[in-house]
Amino acid sequence: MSDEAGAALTRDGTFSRRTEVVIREMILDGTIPPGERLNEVALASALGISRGPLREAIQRLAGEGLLTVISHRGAFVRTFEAREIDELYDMRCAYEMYAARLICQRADDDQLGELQSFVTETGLAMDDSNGRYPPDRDFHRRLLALAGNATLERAALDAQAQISLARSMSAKAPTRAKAALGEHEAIVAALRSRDAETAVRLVQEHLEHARRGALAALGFTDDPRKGNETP
Amino acid sequence: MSDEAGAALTRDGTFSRRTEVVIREMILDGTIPPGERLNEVALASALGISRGPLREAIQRLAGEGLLTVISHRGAFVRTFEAREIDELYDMRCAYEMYAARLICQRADDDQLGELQSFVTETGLAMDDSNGRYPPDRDFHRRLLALAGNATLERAALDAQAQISLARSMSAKAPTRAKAALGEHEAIVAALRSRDAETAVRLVQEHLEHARRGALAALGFTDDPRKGNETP
DNA sequence: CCGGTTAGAACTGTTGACAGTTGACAGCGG
DNA sequence: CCGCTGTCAACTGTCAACAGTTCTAACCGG
Repeated sequence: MSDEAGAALTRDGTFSRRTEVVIREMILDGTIPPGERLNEVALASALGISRGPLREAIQRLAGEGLLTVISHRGAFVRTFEAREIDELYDMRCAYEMYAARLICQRADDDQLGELQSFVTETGLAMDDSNGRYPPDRDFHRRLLALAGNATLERAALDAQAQISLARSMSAKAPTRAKAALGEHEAIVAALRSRDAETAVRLVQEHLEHARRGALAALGFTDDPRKGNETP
Repeated sequence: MSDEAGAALTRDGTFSRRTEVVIREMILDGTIPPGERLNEVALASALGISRGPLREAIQRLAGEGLLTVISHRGAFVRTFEAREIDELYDMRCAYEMYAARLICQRADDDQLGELQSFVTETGLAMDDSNGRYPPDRDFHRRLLALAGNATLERAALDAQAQISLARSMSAKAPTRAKAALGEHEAIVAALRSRDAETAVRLVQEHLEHARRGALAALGFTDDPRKGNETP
């Protein structure tokens, strides 16, 4: 039983880096749910390594905002308060609004055409599977890629991952599908006409809707800017 | 000689965290210049600890963008290409432009009054010391603090630190002092009149000037968006 | 029955040693 | 003189064990 999960890290590279990838996936998959502690000896032996490389991976994942490390108590899959989720949506706004500006300046028409195609295709697919809209995440990923700034892209994807983790604290399905799709189309239209100010405004509004949806789905009913909830 | 630098970490907390703070300061102080490798055994013994906690600190600092870790070759104080510096200024733009929006919505008049006071005071101090304008960094720090978003603030300060490290690769003094001061005043004026769009535009222009100044001071003469330089 | 106390178990923080890789340099062949 | 190769030292990656802290729960007094 010592290589049950260990089989996942039989590739090349250092144990530490492979472990980082494996644990990140376990967190985002929900294999290790938010709030759960990572038992170092148990996890290390499950992965077939020792605690040294495991701890280094933990440090990196903590820096990414996926783990919370408390001295002498361990590493926990991160949980989020309403305030923190709100702040993460601010981050996404900052990133993607600026990305929209960059795209209007830099992206060529072909790239924007591909983005357009992606949106229309996912729209058609959505009509089939009726309801669910998982491609939302992909749309934002593609959007960020078009900005041509790798640093910005990585930071934004990190924020996206944290929000994804936060949403996994609730099982509620949001299904803002149809509305989101329409907003995506509007954003692409603004980008293609190189109307930066409109694109920025539309991105902001879109993420504002997503923010409200996420906070509602997580049971954070009201303004997270002052009080905490769930009494 | 085993506790020369070790005296710096005689406080409480874990070795790993204290080491992280010490090394961060050594990097930003210029004690360890960009490009230099951190010899683990030498640094550990200089700090009076073993390699384990040191390596954990290194992982965190790498996540902050202050170190570059290469497998089997070591951890190096990060160096920056023109492209990366350009991307970091994009990050600052994204952060501070959005911060300006938040401030217009959230900050109260007292806070903005204090920011105004800070700018006028530093302006007077600058007339004395004639030329240098170190409070630029502090202005941006205060600005970010007023946005009321701790996550955004930390991310922006990280980007600021990376830019500071990048600038330490060159000894050239920029001294955009007078112009920067004027731009700060204009930004504060826009914030106080709650004119978000103007504030955002002024922040962008201010950082665009800073970007050009930084790239020029580092000898990156032209557009970093395509070619690399220093042949 | 309940709160506080106190051993003991479990776990994290740290260490020193071992193993595998990288980089440098001397020696050799051309 | 130059390039290649093989050896060796230095260093990073990893491990297993020790030390100190936190959590658990049994125990005791009220």
